Amino acid sequence: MKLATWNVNSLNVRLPHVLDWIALEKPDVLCLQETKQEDSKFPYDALKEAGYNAIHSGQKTYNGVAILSPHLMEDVSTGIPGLNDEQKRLIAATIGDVRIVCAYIPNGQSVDSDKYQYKLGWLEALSAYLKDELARYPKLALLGDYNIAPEDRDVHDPAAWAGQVLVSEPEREAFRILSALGLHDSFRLFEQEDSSFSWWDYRMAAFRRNLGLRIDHILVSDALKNDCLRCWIDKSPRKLERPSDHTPVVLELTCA
DNA sequence: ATGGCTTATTGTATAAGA
Repeated sequence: MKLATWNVNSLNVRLPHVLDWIALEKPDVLCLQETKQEDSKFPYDALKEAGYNAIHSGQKTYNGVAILSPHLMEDVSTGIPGLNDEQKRLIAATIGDVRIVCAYIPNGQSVDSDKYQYKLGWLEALSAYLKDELARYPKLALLGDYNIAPEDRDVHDPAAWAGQVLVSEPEREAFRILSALGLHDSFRLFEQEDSSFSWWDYRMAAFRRNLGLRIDHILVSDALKNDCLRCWIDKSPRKLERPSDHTPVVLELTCA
């Protein structure tokens, strides 16, 4: 089983990249973030022609999450139960016996912003929700754009980023609380190259200079941990014309 | 040198991303 996550920064713009990528990689599950379109504009037909079913929770201009799979998706839910949130940031479905949760965690803008408080509250609600989900679905994967670089090795210049949004201690603590639920950062289950990142700023020739952050993650529950075979960041879509600023993270598992 | 780019919007500048 191959799972992937990709913040596409507008599916309207990036649909050709997504279609090419699924044709090449044939993932069993692809979670998308920042589709930035209403459900009525979502390209269900083009994906169906490519052999993929899709579920989407979107809105105009901002946010929007989707799960693509050639397999049957059951028990679809959107949003975090009990969290009053206008923003379309979470969608979940069961594929086989695996619960797939696709999340676009808020960016937070800056640590002195109201959006930062919203981010921390959202992460708290996410943890509470996942604690319940894990009790119901032992095999669970949380894929998405976390907007958190968990450790200094996930940051190109830790000194320059120290204390800033995406790396601040309360955000990293929220990430550790997710880990404490028994959700493992699958990328770190394996040996990886130094300076492995999933996002690079559009400015400053950041991709060419590898000035990036690792903020897109695939966390897996205890019951899936031993099934993990390989996890990697696929930088190839970041090299295309008009790329997303994020690139896919991919996890291969033994389970069907 | 605190910007640089990209996206969407009833836009010709602004907001947001990270």
